[in-house]
Formats: sequence, C-alpha cells, structure tokens
Amino acid sequence: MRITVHDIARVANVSQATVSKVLNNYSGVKESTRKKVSEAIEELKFTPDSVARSMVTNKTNTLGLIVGDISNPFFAESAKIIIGKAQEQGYDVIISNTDHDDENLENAIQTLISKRVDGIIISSISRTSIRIKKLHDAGFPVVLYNSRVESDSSNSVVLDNYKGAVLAVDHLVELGHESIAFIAGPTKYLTTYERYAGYEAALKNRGLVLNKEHVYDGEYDYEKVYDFSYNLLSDPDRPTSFFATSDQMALAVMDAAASRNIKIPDELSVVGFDNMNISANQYIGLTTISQQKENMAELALKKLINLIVKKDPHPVSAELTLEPELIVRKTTSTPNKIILERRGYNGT
Amino acid sequence: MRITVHDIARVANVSQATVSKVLNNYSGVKESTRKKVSEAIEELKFTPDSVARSMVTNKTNTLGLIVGDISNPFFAESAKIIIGKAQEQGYDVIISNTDHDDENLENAIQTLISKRVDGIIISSISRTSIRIKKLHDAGFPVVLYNSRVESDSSNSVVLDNYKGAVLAVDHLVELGHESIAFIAGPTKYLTTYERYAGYEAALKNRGLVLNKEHVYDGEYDYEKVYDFSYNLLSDPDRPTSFFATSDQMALAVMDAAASRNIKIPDELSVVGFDNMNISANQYIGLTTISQQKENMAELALKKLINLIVKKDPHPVSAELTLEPELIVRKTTSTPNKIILERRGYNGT
DNA sequence: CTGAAAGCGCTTACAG
DNA sequence: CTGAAAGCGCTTACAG
Repeated sequence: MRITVHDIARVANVSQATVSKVLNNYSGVKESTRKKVSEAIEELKFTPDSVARSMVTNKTNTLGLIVGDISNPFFAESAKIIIGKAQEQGYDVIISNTDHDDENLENAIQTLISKRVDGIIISSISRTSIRIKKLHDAGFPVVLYNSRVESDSSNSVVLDNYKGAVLAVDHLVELGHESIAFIAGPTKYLTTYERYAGYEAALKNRGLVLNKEHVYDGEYDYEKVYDFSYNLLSDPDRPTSFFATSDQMALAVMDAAASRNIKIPDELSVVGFDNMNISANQYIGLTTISQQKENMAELALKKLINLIVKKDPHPVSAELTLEPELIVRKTTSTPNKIILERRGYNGT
Repeated sequence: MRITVHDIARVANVSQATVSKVLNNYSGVKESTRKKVSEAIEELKFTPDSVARSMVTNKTNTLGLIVGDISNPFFAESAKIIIGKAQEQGYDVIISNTDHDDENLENAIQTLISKRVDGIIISSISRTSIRIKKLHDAGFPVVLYNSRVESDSSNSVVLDNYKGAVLAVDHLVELGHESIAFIAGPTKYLTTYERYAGYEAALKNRGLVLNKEHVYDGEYDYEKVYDFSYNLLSDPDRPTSFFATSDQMALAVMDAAASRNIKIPDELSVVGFDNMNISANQYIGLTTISQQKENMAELALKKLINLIVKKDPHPVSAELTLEPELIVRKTTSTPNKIILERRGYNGT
C-alpha cells in the first residue's frame, strides 16, 4: 500500500542507498541519477516516512512543550511563539497540558521521552522537583520556561520575579495604597514563591504590614480566586488594591469586583503579572508587569535547539534572567479618598 | 546506551518475543515468567521505545491539531479540551499553527502525515479546499472542527453559523439598532461565509439595508480590525452597534471604542461570536453567540477516535451541526436616544 | 559515483 | 506456553 524508498529505487533503477542520498541531499550523486530519482519521487508522489527515519537517525524533529494550562492566554501566546520558531527550524511540537498537577507532569515527561522527542520545554514545574536534575544529568535536552528549580542543574529562562513583584507593590504604594491584597497562587512554583518574597519585602520596606487574610496562596483556579476576591471585597475594611501573580488571576479579581459593582480603578486598583496580549486592550487596560514573553519564548527555544544540536555543550549561563517592566494602564489609581475617609483613614 | 527489549530478554532469560508479550499484556504467558520479565523491566528501568513500536504497529498514538491561531482564546480553550480528552485515550497531540495561511496549512498536513499521526483535527480550512476530500478518499482520519468544506466528503462538527448570525442581528434589531456594522473576517472559511449570509438575510428580513462600508471582510488580524473600527467610529454617522464574527474580533472593536472614549453599551453595542471563557468575565461581559466549544471539541475528538479505531466505518452523519445560543451580557443595550436624536433620527 | 548489507527496537505470525 | 525469524522503512558505514 504505502510507497517506500524501495519502490523509488525500483522505478529509478538504482539502489535504496542512492535514493536515500538524494532524499537527504547528499553530495556525491551524479546529476543524471539524481534527476532520475527525483522524477521517480515526483511520479509516485513519495514522501519519506519520518518514523522510519527517526528509528535510525535518533532524531524525531519533534519537541515537547509542557504547560500548566494552555487556556491561560499567557501560555497560549507563549506556545504560539514557541511553535512558530520551532517550525522555522523544522520541528513540530507536542503540547501536554498538566492542569498544574505533578503526576500529570511526570506522565507527560515519561511519554514524551518514550516518543523520543528531541527536547522538552517545561513551563510549570514545582521548585522542589528533582526530575529535572535527572534529565539534565542524563544529558536530555530540557529547558524550563518561566520556571526554575531549586536544585541548580537545569537550563532555564525566567524573569526576575522578585523584582517584578517589588515593582508592582511599589507602584501601588506610591499611588497611596496601604492595603494591598495579594493573589499569590501556589508557592510550589519558584516563580510564584519569589513573587511572594518580593511582595513581602516591598511591604516591609515601605513600613506596611502583611495581612495573611489578604493573601491567596491556593491553586491556580479561576473560580477559587474569584470566590476569594468576592468574599474579601465584602469586607467593609477591604483592601484598596490587589496585586495578582498573573494577568489571568487579575482578571478573576476584576470579575469579582464587577459583580460587586465595585468600580476599577476608582474604588479598587488591580495590577497583574504577565502582560498577556489582551491586557493591552484599552477596554481592559490592565496595569501589569511584563514578562517579555516574546523574548523569553524565543530564548527558551533557542537554548533548547542549541542543547539538541550540541552547539552549546557548556552553556555559559545555564540560567537566563530577564528584567521585569511595569506597564501602567488604567486599572490603577490613587485610592478613593471618600472611601478611605469613610473608613477613618486620614489621608497621607 | 539505550536499554532495549533485548536486554530485558537477556536478564530475564527469555526471548524478545515473550518480553514483548508481557509488555503488551498479552494472555498466554506463564505467571512465573511474566513475573521474571516484570522484575527485569523494573530493575533496568526500561521504557519501551514508541518509535520502534510505531514502526511495526502502524500506530503512533499521536494526533495532529491544526489551528489558525492558537493565541486566540477560543482555539486555546478548544485545544485544552481536545488535548485533555485525547490524553485520556492515550493520545498525544501535535499542534500546528497556520496563522490562517493556506500554504502553512498544506505543509502542516504534509509533515503530520509523514510523521504518521493517527488522525488530524483541522480547525481553519478554506471552504474551497480539495485537500480534505483527498485525505478522506484515501481513508485518512480527518475531522474538521468548526470548519466545513464545500466538497461534501468530509467529517465535520460545526455550529449552525447562519442561524447564529441571525440570532445576533435579531438581538440588536430588537434592541432598536438600525445600523449594525459587521466584522465578517475572511469569507474563505465556510463558517464566516455562512455568518455573513445570516447577517445579510437578517438585515433584509428586518427591512434594513446593508452598508458595505460597515463591513470588514479582510483577514483575521487584530490590528486591522482595530483600525477598521477606529476609523469607522470617527464617522459622525457611525453605526450604533457592531456584530463581530469572533469574540476576539469583538474585543478589537471594544479596544477601538475605548480609545475613542466611546462608552459600551451606552454609546455602542457589541456582540461577538464564540463565547470564549473571558467573555463571561463580568468586567467584560461580552454579549455573544455560544459555539458550545466543550461539546464541539468533545464530539470532534470522539469522531476522530472512532474513525481511527474504525468502530465507525460508515458514520451515520458525517457532518454534525450544533445549535447556536445567544448569550446576552452587558455590551449590548438600546441605542442611546440622545445620540440618535442628535443625528436626526426620530426614535422608533 | 553506486550498491549490498546491516541495523535502528520493536511486534507478529508461526512452529514447536 | 515459548522462541527463532522476519519485517516495519529508512540510513549508514563500507567496499568497490
């Protein structure tokens, strides 16, 4: 049924070996035979079988991309860039979605490896994972995207998350906010962990106290964050601002505020983290910390490809850290004086 | 280096064939030898090579998913569902992003097939494409997701797009709008083509005239739609409402309106199409037509799997059509009387 | 410049 | 219940 190099060889009256040589554009094939073979390929509409080729070359030209949640636009947008760049280099990408579950992650790695992908980009991995070290030590190409692990041996590209959080908090404080709730997300990730540290430090540095009841450190779950925010916003003594560790979570906060009919930014300021495309939409206009995802995604892919083709056997800096940037839009402003006074504050 | 069935066979003192049998859980293996083999597998931490297995079984357990733009949340959310359901059934999925370009699409199909994926779901394909018919006739499992092709032979699951558009227009008309701009998108897709037809018919049916200058039928490009809307909104005689053929495009319209400081819905009504997750966010509250993506995605995957395992050799209905549903939220309202009067309308 | 042969790591009849 | 052998469709030394 399927047509193979053998068929081409027969039709072109050459050996399989020569067919293979023209298929791979090797030099050292007489022009006339190359032509014969090409014509046979054309005639039989032959396309070589990648699986068979992978079997012998030990390359599949496919990459794995493991994300916590592909429906989070930050990941979808990152994926788009990674897929695009990968395609340019001749790689396809298998996407695994873990729903932020460690067991799913482990399974994903397992099957990707058994499918012999040439390398993996992982974007949501617990900071205590030792899996990465094993892969790294085994020489398997892995790079962490917007993730890092505490055991040192790994290649990663991340933002300076600590600094990013400080930027966000400072912005709010400078606007006059003294009560800043925090959607921290799960601290099992080093990124969120460091943002939490940044939040804590910035508060302390500004002489503000951290109110644990104003911090959500549960899982990444839209509904749960919505509920947390919704409840917190019923408090007469509610925070005047929220800092969320992702734009997606910031949107959940805004969703909750809207359903309580609380106006943003007049009655509540919100800052996110990621700068996903939609945040720039002027109808939404979310103030946020840019993750530089174009850069980050491109660097991660480049790093991975280098690892694969071994151009970069001893990468100078295994860990790349990008600079965060505060992008002020329209979800933040000075806290509403009237509300504050009603609550007994006396301005600043 | 790599450890193989051969190694296991040696350690367990059996043949490769029996190793294979326990690997595949075949019956007819003595319990004691099964145990010996299992222990050897355990001991050497062996995981079978999927590539080699695919070579002989003619199955890769991987699917292809081709989308026009994975960064459009509608596609990302659909992908999440498809990937999740696929994983449940033991399939991984390679995602190809075409940027709505026909040549990219063709290349994607090509490489997916040479990688021997077991089946493909295509979500953005030109209605005049003859590629699908060829694949279909060759017996290759393909299902179209939210897409259909004019040549009949294909498996697809789509919404009744014509009716969806009628629903959207009727809603606006019933609210009192007489001037409804339309972001149609490229009419090369049957979905958008049919929505255009629905828009046209509904207008006619309501005795309204279609103003070609109020219709955007260019490519899916956020910037271009933004510009189109921005320009149209400068017109003193501008439309009082927009119907967009996707939520993503509706967002672009809202973006443009916001930058012109035009209030939604007071001064402009907007209805989208898709009902992506974020549209339900109450801060955004986009009125839209639901595509039932959960249903659609699940059905598409099920259809594909059936095609693959041939449980469904003669699918009763090759084309599945779902019912659209209007979801009214807060981006639509009656047209602002003051504005209308200022423009010389005299109410209704 | 060309081809015969071996091999990648599995599974599948088939014989015993 | 078990194993020897062939084969999936390529590529890669190697010999000529």
